[in-house]
Amino acid sequence: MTAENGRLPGGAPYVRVGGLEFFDIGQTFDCGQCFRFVKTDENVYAGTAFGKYVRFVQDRPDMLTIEGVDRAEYERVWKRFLTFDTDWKAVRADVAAHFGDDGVMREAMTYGAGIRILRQEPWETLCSFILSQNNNIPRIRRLIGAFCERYGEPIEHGGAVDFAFPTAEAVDADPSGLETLRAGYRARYLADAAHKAASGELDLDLAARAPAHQAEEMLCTVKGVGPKVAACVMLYGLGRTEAFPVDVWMKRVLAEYYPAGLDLSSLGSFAGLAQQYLFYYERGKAKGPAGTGGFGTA
DNA sequence: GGACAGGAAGTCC
DNA sequence: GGACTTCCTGTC
Repeated sequence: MTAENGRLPGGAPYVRVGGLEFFDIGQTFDCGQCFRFVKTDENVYAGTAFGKYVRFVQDRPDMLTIEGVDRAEYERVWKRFLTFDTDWKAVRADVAAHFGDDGVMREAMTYGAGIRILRQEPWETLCSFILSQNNNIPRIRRLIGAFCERYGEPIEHGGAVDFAFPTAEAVDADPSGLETLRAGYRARYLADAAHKAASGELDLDLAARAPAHQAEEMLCTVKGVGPKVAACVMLYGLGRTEAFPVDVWMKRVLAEYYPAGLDLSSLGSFAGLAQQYLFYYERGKAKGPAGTGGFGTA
């Protein structure tokens, strides 16, 4: 993999990464793991993470340009976020090995070949998946947007304003503001999460290093966090790729394709990626004809 | 047109 | 196992 950097016409820094395999920006940002990046154009996604507004442009299947970011910041933050520090071919081989000649997984791995499991911020992931319960993706996005606008720091970019994801402290200092979000019963869950995170009662960095069952226990001390939300936080926010969230879609998949049962504890270190392939495959079929027009299978 | 049931990356009691 | 906030969709 290669990376070069420079300046855009307007003066903003960029980093251009080449030699990518198994990366499709559309599949990665629209597979339901991440709610704050919006598609602004074909193969272009923009949004705020780590307190920074950035734009991702995949102009070629093997190439991604990250705008608004210099080389040092890429190496420190975005490389890890995008999992460009990971040998994805080897990861996929591990998943394939755990599924043997399973035809469903083979199809799902082809269908969503460009999906990467992003490494997002733990606290943001916790709040996002608390809000996701019993909810649909467009509304989840809106709720998170309203949450950021209410509590987050404004981030200016090219004359427009986005908002950083709020800190737990900011929310805990004024939890009454949560009532304005129209998040329903989930508002008090967020308040509890903010209080526990701000007070140190919940230490997400510690959870990231703890054994899986302990991490799950720690996360489940937050009201509104059960096994499914905990697994999502572990998978998307704590870098625990072995976590396998089971939601209504996954129950559907398991019943439909694995009527004899699938031992979720035997799927290896990247079970969570297998879960994401199946999830994306099933969702895609529900939405209509397969094929995203993306770069995944390139 | 507008009412209404059903459902949405679940969890609580 | 029913209730839960809010919102959106499909149906009549």
